[in-house]
Amino acid sequence: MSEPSLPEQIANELRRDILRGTLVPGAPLKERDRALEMGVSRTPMREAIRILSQEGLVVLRPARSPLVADPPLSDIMDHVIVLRALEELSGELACTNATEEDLDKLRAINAKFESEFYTADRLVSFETDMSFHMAIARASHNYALADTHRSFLARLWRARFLTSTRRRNRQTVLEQHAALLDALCRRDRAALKTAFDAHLGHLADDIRKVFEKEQT
Amino acid sequence: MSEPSLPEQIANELRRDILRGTLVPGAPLKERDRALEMGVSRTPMREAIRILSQEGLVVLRPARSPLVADPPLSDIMDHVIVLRALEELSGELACTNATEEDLDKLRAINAKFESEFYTADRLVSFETDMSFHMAIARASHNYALADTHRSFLARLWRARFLTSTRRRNRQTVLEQHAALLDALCRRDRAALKTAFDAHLGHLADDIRKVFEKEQT
DNA sequence: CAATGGTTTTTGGTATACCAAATTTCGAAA
DNA sequence: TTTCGAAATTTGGTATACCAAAAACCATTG
Repeated sequence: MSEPSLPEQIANELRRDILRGTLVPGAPLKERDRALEMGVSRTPMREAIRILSQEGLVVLRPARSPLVADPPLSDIMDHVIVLRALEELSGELACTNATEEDLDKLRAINAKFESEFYTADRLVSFETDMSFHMAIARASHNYALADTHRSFLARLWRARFLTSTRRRNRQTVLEQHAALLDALCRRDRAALKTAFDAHLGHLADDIRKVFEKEQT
Repeated sequence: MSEPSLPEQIANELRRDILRGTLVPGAPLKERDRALEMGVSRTPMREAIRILSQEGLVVLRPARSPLVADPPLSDIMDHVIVLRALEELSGELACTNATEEDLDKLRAINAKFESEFYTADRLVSFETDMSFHMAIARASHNYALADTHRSFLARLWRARFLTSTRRRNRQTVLEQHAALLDALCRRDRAALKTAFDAHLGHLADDIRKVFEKEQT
């Protein structure tokens, strides 16, 4: 098992801070201060910031401090649209390419998700949610697709995290995951597409609601 | 007009060398030597290499020299599959979102492509080809989509470049571009999807042929 | 008091120095 | 002659030093 590199570790830490809200959207990320604060030099800190920029969590400005990203609703919706296309393609390919091991893995993740539902804190449950979707993408056996899909999930991380506040949403997600898993096991392309549409339509609605509520 | 940053300039230069074949696939990119050679320090050279790795033109190995990428045929085909999905989505969105200016721009690029057809060298004609596809993606008015699309075009750059050798292919491309433009101007989703399928199916066939021929 | 211009400070970009891991080289032993 | 291992070298990773551009501050002036 290879340890993550120093820049990746730093990126992970910053990412958690951003998702948890310790670093608020719009705040500048002064690389010197952050580096000192975390006991590393500017070089790996710079690389970490590039990683997060690639994930859309921070925005770079030439010759200025990078900012914690604060994308407008329209941007997020654009991402959801692309994510839907990517997930539908994943599903289609997975219906023909998924092995039994792939399906077993999915079933295991889904079981974990269900068992965590009542106990785990949001971030943990949320990461299991993510890994479920990534496992479907990987079942397509198309690495380029899985990688791009992962990148879009990451970009929507914060928005999705915000929508996971309410228990009711998480209940719906539970049912939708079951529907996805069932359709894939039956290798039923049409049902899988329908399930993805429902899932992402629901996500889009939730995000819209959160944005409206935030408009205070 | 903002000048590209130093790392971007370096990345551009390296990219040309890779596409032109000056840097052959599989060759190591020693950052110290390259930096010295180009009269810059290692820091921006490192960043440039990260950019190219993000584009899939070089592969990073922990604690080892990065290599010029040499993807197997299956990898490239995976990329074509995703590119098709992205272009179809672009087309669909562009049919509703494209403005008249967008269409004018496309017409202009297409005219440029036609006029260059007999005169320009491969790389120039090729870049016009790329810009045509990127302009369609931008006409979707979905920035995330256009950006991802651009990234996939870049990853397929070398493979596409290799297929552009034969005049006959380029003739076909000319006709297919006309079909794409026509369908989009008529805002005919179905026709546009058909045209994209034909275009990318053709591309996949060509790449396969080039790989078979290279198998010497 | 507000506006302006110049000076100081802050901060990202680049170059360089240093370190540790990986590779290569080369000689000793079987 | 071949093989194995230790020393030397190469090379990516990290820390630091330096520079130029941007921002903040402040005094001067209308």
